[in-house]
Amino acid sequence: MGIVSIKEIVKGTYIVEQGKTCKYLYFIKAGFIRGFYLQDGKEITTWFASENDAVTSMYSFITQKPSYETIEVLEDCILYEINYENVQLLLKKYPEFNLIGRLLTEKYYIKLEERTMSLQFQSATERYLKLLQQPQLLQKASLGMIASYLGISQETLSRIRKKNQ
Amino acid sequence: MGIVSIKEIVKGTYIVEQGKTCKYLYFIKAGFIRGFYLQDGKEITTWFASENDAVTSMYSFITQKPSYETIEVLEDCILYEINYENVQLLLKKYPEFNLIGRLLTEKYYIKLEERTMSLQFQSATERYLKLLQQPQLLQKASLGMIASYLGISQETLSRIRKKNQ
DNA sequence: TTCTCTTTTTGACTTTTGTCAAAAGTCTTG
DNA sequence: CAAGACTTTTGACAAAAGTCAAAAAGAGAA
Repeated sequence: MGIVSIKEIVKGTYIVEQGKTCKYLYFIKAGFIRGFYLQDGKEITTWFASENDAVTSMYSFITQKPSYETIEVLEDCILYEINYENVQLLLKKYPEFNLIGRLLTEKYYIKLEERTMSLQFQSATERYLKLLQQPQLLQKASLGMIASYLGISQETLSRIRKKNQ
Repeated sequence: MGIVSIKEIVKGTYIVEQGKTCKYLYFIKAGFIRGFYLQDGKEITTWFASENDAVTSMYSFITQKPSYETIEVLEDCILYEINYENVQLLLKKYPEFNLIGRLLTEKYYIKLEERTMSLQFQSATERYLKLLQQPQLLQKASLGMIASYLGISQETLSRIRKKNQ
């Protein structure tokens, strides 16, 4: 049927671009994705996502205004895709769907809150050590991406990494 | 009727306490409130809220697990209060209520995202200058609260403030 | 393998922010 | 008004992280 479509997306593709409005909500069946912003010409990664995660530019999708983040496929993906209009139709026709929307947003919120606290409370080293618990991320993302995700420079991350073996 | 009640709460009251499960969702009719965590014995403020804001310990209210934040009334408040069970009843009986839940969570999310980006991208000075755009906050919260909200020490904030008049 | 091109590491130095302790300023209340 | 309790500011120094530039290491392509 026509509401959800399946897409295979190759590494390097931007599925959402800064300045354009994000029209889709995705679910990752397989692959690896990141979101980033441009700040003074530098890419600042703000999240990573993999199998079974829902992905969109939350702000842009919710408000249907231009996105300030870009979403890039870092590893070939199989994605389920549903567009904004269809989501709205579903929500209108079946109000219970708001439950899913709410739970999804709540999940996103809690994930973001964790990261915010980590940025506010912890030193770069502490943030790095915490990240070590997700080794697949360390393999799939470059040092520069991880450094910006942690809110530090690449050089600092390199030094922290050396210090901790 | 019994679902929403109105409460007057005096300055200094904790309406949610760390370690206890948050049973209520509030709407601020008047007053000023903050949320904070304890980190190594220090209070780290993570948000402020005022008139027309919805307030709860998102994580604790959503999951009905113990809160890791405390919510303190900083200025006498008039609050609308609704408890968790009634929210759930409403959601069950009227699925459209999930819409409100979803919109509320989305609003919370976007607010948090703004703050997270600010912590990740900007220097302490930039964060302070941005905060100047909310002068009522500067009057109602102490320097220590604001400093922890910005993710810097009180001394650093004092020095930044001096530099910028 | 060898030659690029990109990513990561290292060095030297600077800037930002933190920490601790003391001084100065404010506010409240007897 | 004065005493005490906070809050804010200041000084001196330390630690954390950034910047710039160059070297080293790794990854692909011919």
